[in-house]
Amino acid sequence: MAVRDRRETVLRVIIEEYITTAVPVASNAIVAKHGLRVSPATIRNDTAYLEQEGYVVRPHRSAGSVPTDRAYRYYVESIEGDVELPYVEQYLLHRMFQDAQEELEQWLKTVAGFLADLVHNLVVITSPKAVRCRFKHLDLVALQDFVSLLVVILYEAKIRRQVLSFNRKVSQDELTKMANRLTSIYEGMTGTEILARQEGLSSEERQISQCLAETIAAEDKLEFGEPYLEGLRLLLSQPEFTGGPGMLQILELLEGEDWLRSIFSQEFGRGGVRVVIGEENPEPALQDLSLITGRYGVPDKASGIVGVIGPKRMDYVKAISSLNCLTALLSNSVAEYI
Amino acid sequence: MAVRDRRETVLRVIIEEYITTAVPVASNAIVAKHGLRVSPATIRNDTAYLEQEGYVVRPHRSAGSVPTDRAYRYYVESIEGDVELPYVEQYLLHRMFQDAQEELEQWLKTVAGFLADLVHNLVVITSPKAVRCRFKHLDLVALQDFVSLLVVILYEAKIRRQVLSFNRKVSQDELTKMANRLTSIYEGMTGTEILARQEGLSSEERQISQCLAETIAAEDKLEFGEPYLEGLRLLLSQPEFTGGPGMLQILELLEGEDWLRSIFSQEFGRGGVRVVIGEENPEPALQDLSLITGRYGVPDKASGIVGVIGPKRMDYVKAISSLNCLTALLSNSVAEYI
DNA sequence: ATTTAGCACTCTTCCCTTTTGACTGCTAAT
DNA sequence: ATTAGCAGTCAAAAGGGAAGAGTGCTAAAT
Repeated sequence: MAVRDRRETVLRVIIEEYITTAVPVASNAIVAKHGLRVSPATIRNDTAYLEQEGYVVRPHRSAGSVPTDRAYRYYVESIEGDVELPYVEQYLLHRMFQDAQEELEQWLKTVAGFLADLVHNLVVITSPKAVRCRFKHLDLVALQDFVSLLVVILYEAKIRRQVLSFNRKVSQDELTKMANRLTSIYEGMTGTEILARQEGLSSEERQISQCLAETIAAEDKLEFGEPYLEGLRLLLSQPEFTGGPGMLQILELLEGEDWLRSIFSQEFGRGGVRVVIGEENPEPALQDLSLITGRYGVPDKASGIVGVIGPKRMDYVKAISSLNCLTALLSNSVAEYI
Repeated sequence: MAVRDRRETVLRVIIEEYITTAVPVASNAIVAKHGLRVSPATIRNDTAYLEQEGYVVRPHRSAGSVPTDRAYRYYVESIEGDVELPYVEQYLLHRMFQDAQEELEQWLKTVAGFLADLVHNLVVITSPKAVRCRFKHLDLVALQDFVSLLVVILYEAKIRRQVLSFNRKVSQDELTKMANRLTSIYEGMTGTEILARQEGLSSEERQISQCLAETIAAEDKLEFGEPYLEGLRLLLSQPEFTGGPGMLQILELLEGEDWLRSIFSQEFGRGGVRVVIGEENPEPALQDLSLITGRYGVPDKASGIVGVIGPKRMDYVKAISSLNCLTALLSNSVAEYI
């Protein structure tokens, strides 16, 4: 075997071994593990080279090798493309999609929990969000004399509600009439289209359509759908978190204002899965972690995000392959819905 | 001062000192802190007595005192009744309630976060839930030829949605008519009342009202509203959690199936605030913690729960007084809404 | 009957040293 | 290019005071 090849093998073994054990990998462990027909001394020469090239570091002068960000990056690039989820797990995921999808929220939570157990890490899924919301239906319900509830139904069965105060007492009858009228006028329109189509409306109707447009605009402005988070316990029970301050950093991030943005700040590539390793991430609290994100949905229509958050030492193969499989399945579901 | 009185004072000082420092309390610290005109030796006699009575334990033979569950229980009983939140904080809370309450969910989250920061612990608030939901309004929106979305609006502006499949193609016009008809028939009714009032309905209408009743029944069956959880980072950054397995226990509990029930399993007393200390709690994962819960709302109408979860060593005075204040304010809000 | 001073005793914590075992780095031979 | 062998390095574990904090007990004082 050529030296170059063996060195790559050694690096791969180091990475995979470290991923499963979380312990610096010794040269004889490498020989024992992969059954290479060379002596540990040879491996040591190789790891020395790998260290020089920045693929591994060691905690101290006489310790085994631990992979650097660069090594993980190399590893991820090398596996990308030819990763497939084991059949059993593919099957389970498919099964999951055949089962009732009654309540989207509950369903996404379940999926997130399942994935979290699969990859043994924290999983975030955001509900699908339309790029440009279109109005489908509205409804007005009298709450008190001057106050009523505006219920807006958007395509994809998304519901928003808003309380409206009128200047005069408006009966439920009147409200129903206005709701029907406005629904028939605006059905299928976007927020801006609604604003552009105001002629011939009564003062109250104008107020309603104003509020409607605002609601839709607010919805459009959101970058993400509702996030569902599962598997925090799995992430935080990883050995790298016991004792250190890293855990609190994560908790603080997760309870912070818009953590979704700081996590998913990176642009997405093609349709595929993105991997952000350690310090590649601009967010300091995440620089000891890796992030694997995929987008599902129909491009330029509606989409959501699925992300796995784990230590840099994570099972990239499993995470990437599950995400590939899951985003495909979710995309199908969304496509059907639209 | 009588001996009995002094011993109570000593116990109180031990508890309060331990609450703030999390360190076993030494006899001379007690003298220094409270300025009692006796020597440490006297205090030692007192703590020996308290230990015998089961109010304090010590980590080892020559360590200071730490309060037992029993001590905390005594302490809580002794303060109950005459705790008032400092004016500044009362003011802040009141302010919070004057500010816009646009979106209930967002609002409760904010309140929970505020309270969490106040008591430096984990806070759970559940949204108010009616004991017996009453129907207010429904709406039907065509999704596909045979499929439509049933939107149910309950009193308290609560919205539920459900997908319905008919046996034939139903137009939006028809749907609207049915929605109006059913709304006018059922407005104000409970689930069982709706089921009892089926005569004169078309087959589709019966199907809808069936589904409506189920939705309401499902809502009635829920024990709690939607939970909002804030301050996990505050709880887990308490010194008792660094390193130990306690943290993971909590995370597991919180990600478990129906943790709300296991937390709030205890019956509530009068309208007041309940305190469950350590092993008083049947749930093993919570036996190192204390739980302070209050119910807000209008009895037999609609109510929700506010809970503070912290180490046994927590600021009971602040927690109880904030909860008293908060539940009163929330109850007012709910009363207005009904 | 309480309270107190004094002192011996206990136990943790901190720091230092030693030992052990796991690995590597290097060198010289293959 | 590879390997055996061995010296060197380092972390983690184990041991051993020494210091410090704090109590328990006893005998005397109030």
